[in-house]
This record gives sequence, C-alpha cells and structure tokens, in this order.
Amino acid sequence: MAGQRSRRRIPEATVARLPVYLRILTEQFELGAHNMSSEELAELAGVNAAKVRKDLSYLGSYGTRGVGYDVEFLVYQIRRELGLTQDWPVIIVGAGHLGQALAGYGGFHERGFPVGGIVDVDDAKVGTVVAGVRVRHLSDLAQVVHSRSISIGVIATPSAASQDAADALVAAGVTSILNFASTVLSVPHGISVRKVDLAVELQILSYHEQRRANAAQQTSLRAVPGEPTRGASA
Amino acid sequence: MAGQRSRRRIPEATVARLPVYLRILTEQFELGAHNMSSEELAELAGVNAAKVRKDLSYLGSYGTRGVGYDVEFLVYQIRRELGLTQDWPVIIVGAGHLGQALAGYGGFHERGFPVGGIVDVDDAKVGTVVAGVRVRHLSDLAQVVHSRSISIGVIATPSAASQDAADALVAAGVTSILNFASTVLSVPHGISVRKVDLAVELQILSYHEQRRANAAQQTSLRAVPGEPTRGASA
DNA sequence: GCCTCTTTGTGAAAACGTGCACGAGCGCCG
DNA sequence: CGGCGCTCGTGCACGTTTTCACAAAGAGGC
Repeated sequence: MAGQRSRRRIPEATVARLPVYLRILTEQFELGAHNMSSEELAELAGVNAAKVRKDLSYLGSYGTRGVGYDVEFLVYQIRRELGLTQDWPVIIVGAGHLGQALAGYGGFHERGFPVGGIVDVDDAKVGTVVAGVRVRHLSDLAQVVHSRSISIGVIATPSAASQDAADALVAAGVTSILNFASTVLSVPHGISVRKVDLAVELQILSYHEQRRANAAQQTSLRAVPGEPTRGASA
Repeated sequence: MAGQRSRRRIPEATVARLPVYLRILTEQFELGAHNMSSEELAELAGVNAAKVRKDLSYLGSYGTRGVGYDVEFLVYQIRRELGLTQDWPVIIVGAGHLGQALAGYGGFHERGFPVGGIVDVDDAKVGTVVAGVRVRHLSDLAQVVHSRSISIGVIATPSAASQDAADALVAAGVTSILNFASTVLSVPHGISVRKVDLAVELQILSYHEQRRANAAQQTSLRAVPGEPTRGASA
C-alpha cells in the first residue's frame, strides 16, 4: 500500500471535491454501504466517474478492480489527506448577525471545527455568550489564538472592518482565513484565504436568469423580421 | 438569422469575477474616481491585469487606450450584463438560524435581491415575522413564487430536507437555486444551482494547514528553505 | 487453473483558463 | 500636425482540468 507521505501535490480542483466525496461516503457508510464503485459515487456527487477515479488516485491505489472502493477505508484516507484526523478550532471575528449564526451552526463543531473563540470590537457585545462561547474583545484576539493553538480565522465583520480583522488575525499567527465580507483581502504570502460572498453568488445566478430571459424572448420574437441587433445604445 | 453577436457567451470564470469588479468600481466611484486602468482594478481585485482586460473585453470594447475605463460607464455595463438593472426577489426556504440570518442581512435588499418570501414547514415558525417578512408555510411556496414573479430560491434548510426544498422550488417555477445545505441537489436540466458549503471551505483550509504543518516538519528536519506555496498574493 | 466479468488506474487528447508580449489606438504636448 | 507615451485588446503559448478509452487486475464460477 502507498505509504509515502503527502509529498505529492493534489490539484486544487481535486482538493475542493474531496470534502464532497467524504460527506457522501460518510453518509452512505451510516446507511450500511460497505463498498462503492466510482460510478455510484460519481452519480451521488454529480460528477463524471473518471474524475472520481482520478481524484481518488491522488490518495493512492485504494480501490479494488472489479469491485470498487471500501467505503470505510476511503473515508479514513480522505480524512487523513484533508487533515481531519485532528480538530481545528476556529476563531470568529465579528459577533453580529452572521457571527452569531455561524457560532450557532452545529455543523461546525460536528465536523471538527469547534468554535475556539469569538471576538468583537463592540463593548456591548463583549461578555455576552453566543452558543456557549463568551465573546471577548478584539484586543484579546492574539491571546485567544495562542492559548488554543488556533490557526483558522473566520471573518464575519462588516466589509469595512474586514481588512483590519485580517491584519489582526495574521498578526496573531493565524494562517488560514475564511472571509465572509465582500472584500478582497490583502495578506502576506503563505496565508490561505477563501472567500464566501453571498452577493457574488446571487449575481452569478442573476446572470444566468437574465440570459435565460433573453433567450426566451429571442425565441418568441424569432418570427419578427428586422430584429435590430442590440447595440450599445446606452 | 445566422450569427448574431449578442449570443456571445461569457466564460463562467469571468462571470464569477464580474461581481468583484462591480463592487470595486462602485466603491471607487463613490470615492470620486471617474477613470480607472486595468492595472489599478487588477490590483484592487487581486488578479492579473491582463485577466481584467480580457474579462472586460467580453462586454465590449469599453476602454480607451492610453486612458483606461470610465468607471461609471463600466459599472453600468457590468450591471447590465449581469442582469442587475432589475431587482430579483428571492424566496428563502427554511426559517431557522441560517434563514433568519440571511433574511436579516441587509446586503440582500441593498444589492437588488429583496427577500420576497420566507417559508418553513414548522408551524411554530409560520406566522412569525423575520426581518419584516412574515414566515409562511411551505405549502404556500408556489403561491408566493407566482404572486411575486420570483425566480431565485435560497435553500436554508437542514441537509436532509434540502432535496425536497429543491423539488418544491422547481415545481413552483423557480429556475435558480442557491443551496446552503451540504447536499448535491438533483434538479432538471436548465436549472442553475450554486452551492455554498461552510464545511467544504473549512476542509479545504484544513488541507492547506495540514500541508503547511507537514512542510514545516520536513523543513526543520532538513534545514531546507520552504518551497514557494501557490495561492494568496500579497 | 483458467476464463469471464467487472471496475480500477492512467496515458493521451481535448477543453479550458491564465499570463505574456506586443501591435493598435488615443490623448497630449510642442 | 506629427511624435510620444500610455493603456487597451488580443494572439499565442503555457499550465491546469476534464474526458476518453483501454490495458491491467481482482473475484467468482466451473
């Protein structure tokens, strides 16, 4: 069996899919499945079977030809590769609506990312307890991060404050940031940042909606002659 | 009938960046900027300048060589392309923690996506008012969608209920779905689905954290400077 | 032991996205 | 009114991701 440590690099696109496979496999295992083919997994994940096989092959040769993959073993391997054999406590910056909703979201803890702290600048919020965690002042951030060996920070502040939050996190030693503000953070090289932006998602959907609407219109007007090619009449 | 240029298709990767440009341009316009070069915009968006130019070129030739882009005009063009010249009311399925946080998030309405309705299956929640909108029963979904011409649905239910929610949305005529549950939805062809999954994002960060930890270990054992990591730019 | 059936693992090709480099066009200055 | 400097628009080469197609290999039957 492949014993070599992760010296090989896994493509980013694959890394983004592994959590999806993991969730499906875990679920299927709980439902009693012990074995699964790339075809089945692909179906459940909504992707191509060859892609599944190639993705999984980056972990090693863990399948059995003619049979498929051992679900439990694969779950373990993916978890190991993703670094999920340990908990990664996170610190949430911003105890507003979003910060509270995030802290209250049980899936966090359940998936190995317990809330190790929440900080805010607002003195009115400091001291209150959200989802069992006491909100502390932003100035205590570094101390919280250190005392709990936190390396992942979640930014749930208003956009205007997000860069300051990022700077504070980086200064405290955090090396991964999940940013819910709609800003592009500037961070030193070597810090991982991922952004989740509601507005962006909705605007992408809006683009497709509009496209559909145009297409429909186009179709219904097809019989009309002399349809002017839309120009920049703006 | 053949070959009209209005059928041009914008690459998905570009569509995903346009909202980012839009936000930056809007902000800069409010700060008094009237003109901006691809270089500046690229800097603020954290991407390559050539990419910005190529992205914008899909909208048309709206720049002026030697000068740059007219900010206000570009804002208008991007908004038009993304279909943001009109409001797109959304319906939220699920009035739990997440649904409430989403409904309460002002940015929704502000960016042209007013909350047109919230539904839930829980009778205890039906009738309550969240962010000025009365929660209605799931069975009223079709009626709400129809009466407000809603085409975008947001799924904020527990994962187990997400597929049912999607089915109900599709049955009601919704054609775009933003899914916050960690499930892979199965929908008919022609329906746009985007997924926002917290756990996936954290797990991707976890992968990189673990990788860094391994690399650090390796480095300290060998006293060799770390190899450059891809990713976040400064 | 050997044949057949199934499904993996992976080269090779195609498709897609990114970044460089440079010609083209515009405004400004003298 | 021509030359200069700046910045756009884009052809091209490169890297990454997806898809195809098939040899390789395990399992089970006989």
